[in-house]
Amino acid sequence: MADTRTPDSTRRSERSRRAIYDAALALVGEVGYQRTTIEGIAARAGVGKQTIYRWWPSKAAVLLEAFVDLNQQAADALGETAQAIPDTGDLAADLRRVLRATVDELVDPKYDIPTRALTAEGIVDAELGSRYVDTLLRPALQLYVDRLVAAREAGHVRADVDPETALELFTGPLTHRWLLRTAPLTHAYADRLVDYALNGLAPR
Amino acid sequence: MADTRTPDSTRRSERSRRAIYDAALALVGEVGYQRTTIEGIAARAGVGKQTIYRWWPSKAAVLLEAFVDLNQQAADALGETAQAIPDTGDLAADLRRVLRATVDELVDPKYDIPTRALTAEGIVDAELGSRYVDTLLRPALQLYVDRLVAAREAGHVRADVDPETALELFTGPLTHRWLLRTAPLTHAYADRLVDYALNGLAPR
Amino acid sequence: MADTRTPDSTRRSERSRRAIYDAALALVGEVGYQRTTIEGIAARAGVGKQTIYRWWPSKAAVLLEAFVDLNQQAADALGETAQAIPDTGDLAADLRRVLRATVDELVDPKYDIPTRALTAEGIVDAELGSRYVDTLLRPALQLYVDRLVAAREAGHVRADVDPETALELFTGPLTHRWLLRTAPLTHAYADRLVDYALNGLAPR
Amino acid sequence: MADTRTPDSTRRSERSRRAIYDAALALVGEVGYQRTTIEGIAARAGVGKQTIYRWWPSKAAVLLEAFVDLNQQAADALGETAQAIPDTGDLAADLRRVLRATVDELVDPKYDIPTRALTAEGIVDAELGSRYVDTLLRPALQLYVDRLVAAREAGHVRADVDPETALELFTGPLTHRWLLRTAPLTHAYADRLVDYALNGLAPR
DNA sequence: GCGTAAACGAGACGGTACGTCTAGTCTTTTC
DNA sequence: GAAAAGACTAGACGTACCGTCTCGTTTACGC
Repeated sequence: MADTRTPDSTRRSERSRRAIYDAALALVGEVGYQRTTIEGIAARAGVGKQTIYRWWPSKAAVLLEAFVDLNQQAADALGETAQAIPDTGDLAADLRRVLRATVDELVDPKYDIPTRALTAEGIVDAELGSRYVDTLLRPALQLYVDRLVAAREAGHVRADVDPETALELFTGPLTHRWLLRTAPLTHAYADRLVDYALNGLAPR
Repeated sequence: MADTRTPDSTRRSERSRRAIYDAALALVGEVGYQRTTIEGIAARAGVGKQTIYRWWPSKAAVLLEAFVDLNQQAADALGETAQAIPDTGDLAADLRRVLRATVDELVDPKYDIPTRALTAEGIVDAELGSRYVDTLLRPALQLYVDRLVAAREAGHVRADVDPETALELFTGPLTHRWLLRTAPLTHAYADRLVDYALNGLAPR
Repeated sequence: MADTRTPDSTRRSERSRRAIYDAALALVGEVGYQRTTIEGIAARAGVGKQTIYRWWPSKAAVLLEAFVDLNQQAADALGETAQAIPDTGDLAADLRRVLRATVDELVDPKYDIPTRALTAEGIVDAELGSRYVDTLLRPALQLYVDRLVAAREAGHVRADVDPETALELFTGPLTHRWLLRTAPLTHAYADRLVDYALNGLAPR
Repeated sequence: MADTRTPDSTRRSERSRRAIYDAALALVGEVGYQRTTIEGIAARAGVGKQTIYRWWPSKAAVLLEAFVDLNQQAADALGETAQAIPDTGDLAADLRRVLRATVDELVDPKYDIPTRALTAEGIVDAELGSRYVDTLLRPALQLYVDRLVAAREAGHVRADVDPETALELFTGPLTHRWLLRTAPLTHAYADRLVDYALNGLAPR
C-alpha cells in the first residue's frame, strides 16, 4: 500500500527541493517533457526517487512547482508594479506593447517547451490544470483585467464591457496560434489583434 | 531496425482497421488517453500489436485517424453543404448560432475527452499537431473564412479585414476557455464574443 | 560511513532492548524471517531505527541475541545441571531420551521457524554463523561431549573414540533430516540412530 | 495484476536461458548470493528482467535450475555408471573414497558458495527446498542406498539395517560440519566417520 | 485450383520507467 | 548524550508497456 502518512514539511530538505527544481527544468529543456522521467530528475538532482514521490504526486506537478518557483524568483527580482501593464493613456499602444512582448516570449524555446508541456498536461489532467491556471495563468490575466478596468473608467472602452471576456479577445487568439501552430506568431499579428478587438470587425 | 518495406495497402484488412478505430475510441472514452495503450487497443480489437505498428507510427496517430474516420462518417451522413456556416444575411445571428453549437459540442464528454487528448498531444508533438490541424481543424476554420469573405463582399465587415485573423476572435477565446477551463463555456459567452468581436471594445 | 564512535553501553535503555527482542521474535513467528524487516521491528517495538543500528549490525544479529536471551531466561529458570544429559549408567537409554526430546523440539513450530531462519542465515553469513555456533550450538553439543567422556571412562564406549566426532553421529543425521526435510523426524528414527551409532552397521 | 497467462514454452529462447544460467552462477560466485539480484542477472545476461520473471518465480529458483543444468551437463559428460559409488568388495574403502571426494568438493569455493546459498534458501523456503532435494540431493543419496543394499546382500552390513537411515550416518555429520562450520572438513574426519559408523562406538 | 507471398493473431524478446519498499545514514527534537 | 522520529540517498523489487522480432495461420492474387 502507498505511504499514507503525511510527511512532516518542517523537516524537509531545502537543498533537495532546489536541486529537483533545477534538474526538472534543465531536463525538460534538454530532452523535452515526454522523455524527462522522474528517475532522470532524481539522478540529475542527486536525490532518491522517494524524495520526489514523497512531495509530489506526478512529474507534471514537479515541473509546475519548479515553474512557479522560477516566476517567484523573477517577480521578487523586479519591483511589485513592474509586471503590471503600463498605462500611458493610450490603450491600444499599451496593449500592443504587452502583446508583442508575449509573442516574443512564446517564440523563445526556453519558455515555449516547458510551458507547452505544462499546458498540454493541464489540458488532460483537470486537477493539474486548475493548479496551473490558479498559480501561473490567472495572475497574468488579472493584469489585463486591471488595465481594462482603468480604460473603462477613462472612457476608452465601452461602459458595458466585461473585462474577463474582453481580455480573451487578445489572449485567446494568441494562445490559439501558439498552441495549435495554425499560423506564425508575429508582432504584426499582435498589432492586428489589438486593432480588430478594439475597433470591431463591422464597418463603422 | 524497423521494417523498411512499405506494406501493401491493397491487401490491408478492413476488418482490423475498423476494430482498431473502435477499440481506440472506446478505450480513450473509458480510461482516458494516458492509460490507453497500444497493447490495450490491440487486445481489445483482437488484433496483433504488429498490425497497429505496421500502419500507424504512434498511439496518437491511431486516435487521430479514428477521429477523422468518425467525422467522415458524420459528414457523409449529412449533405455536403450542411456543414457550412449558414448565410441568412445576418452575420451576427449566423455566428451566434454556430458558436453556440460549438459550445454544446465542446461541453459534451463524448467529444470533449478524446478531442482534448488529441489536442494536448498535438501541442507537444509538432508532427502530430500539424496533421491534426490539417485534417480536422483547418477544414472547420475554413468555414469561418468562407462566411467572413461573403460578409465582406456584402459590406457587413470592414473591407480591410483579414479573415484568417478575424475568425480567431471567435474561435480563439472559445478554445482558450475550453482547454484551460478558466471560466464556464455558455451560450451567453458565445453571444458576448460575437458582440465584442463585431463591434469592438472601444466606444463608437 | 558508519558511526565509528562506540556507544556508551552503560546508558543503554534496557526497556528498548527488551522491546526489540520481543518484537523481533514475535514478527519472525508471525510473518517469517524474510518478511521481518528492521523497520518493522523498530515500529513494533516503538523504537527508532537508529537504536537498532546503534547496537546490532544486522537483522540476523538481533534475532540471534533475542534467541540467546530467551535461552538464558529458560536456563535461569531451571537449575544448572538440569540441562545436562542424564547419566543413568545406560548410555543408549540416555541418548534415546535426549534425542527424542530434540526431535520434539525441532518439530515444534515455535522453535522450528526462528531456528531455521538463524541457521540458514548463519550458513551463508560466516560471521553470524560463528556467533550462532559459539553462543547457541556449542554449549548444547558440549553436553554430548561430557556424557560421552563419562561413558568412555565407564568403558561403555571404545577408548579410542573422539567425542567431538562421535556426537555428530547423533546430531548430524538429526539436523540433516530436520533442515533438508528428506524424511520425517520421529522417535523411532532417533532410536534407530542410537542403535546404529553405538553398535555400528557391520555385523558383529 | 500479475500476468496469469502461462507462457508458451515452445517459443522460449534457448539462448536467453543459457545466458541466464551462466550469469546467475557467475554472480553468485563473485558477489555472493545475497548481493546477487535479478536485475544484476538480467543485465549480465543481456536479457530483459521480464524474461526472468516470465519463467522463474524467484532468484533461488533460477539458481536451482542453473545448478541442475550444470549437473546435467557434468553427468552427460561422464558415462552413466561413472557416478555410482564403486563396489570393490571393500565397503569401508569404497565409502572412504567417496566421502573424501565429497569433502574435496564441499571445500572447493566453486561449489561451496552456490550450494550453501541454495541449501540455506531451501531451509527457509519449503517449496524450493523440496525441489532442491528432489532434483539434486535425492539422486546423490540414492547412490549410497544402492551401495549399502549391495553390501547388505554381500553380508558386509547387518541384515536389519535400513539403508535410508544408515546413509545419514555418513552424510549427516559431513553436512553438519560443512554447513555449520563447527570443525574443519578433512579426509581424516571422513575416514573416522566411516570407522565409527561401520563399527559402532561401543566396544566389541 | 494451386503455390506463394504478404498480412495477420499471437506473444516472446531486450529494454525503460514506473511506483513501492527497505536498507542504512543523517538530522532534529525530546527526555 | 541516548533515544524517538522520520527525511534522506541508494537501489532492488515486480509490473506495465514500449517497439521489434519471430512464429504459425489465413487470405488473395498470379500462374
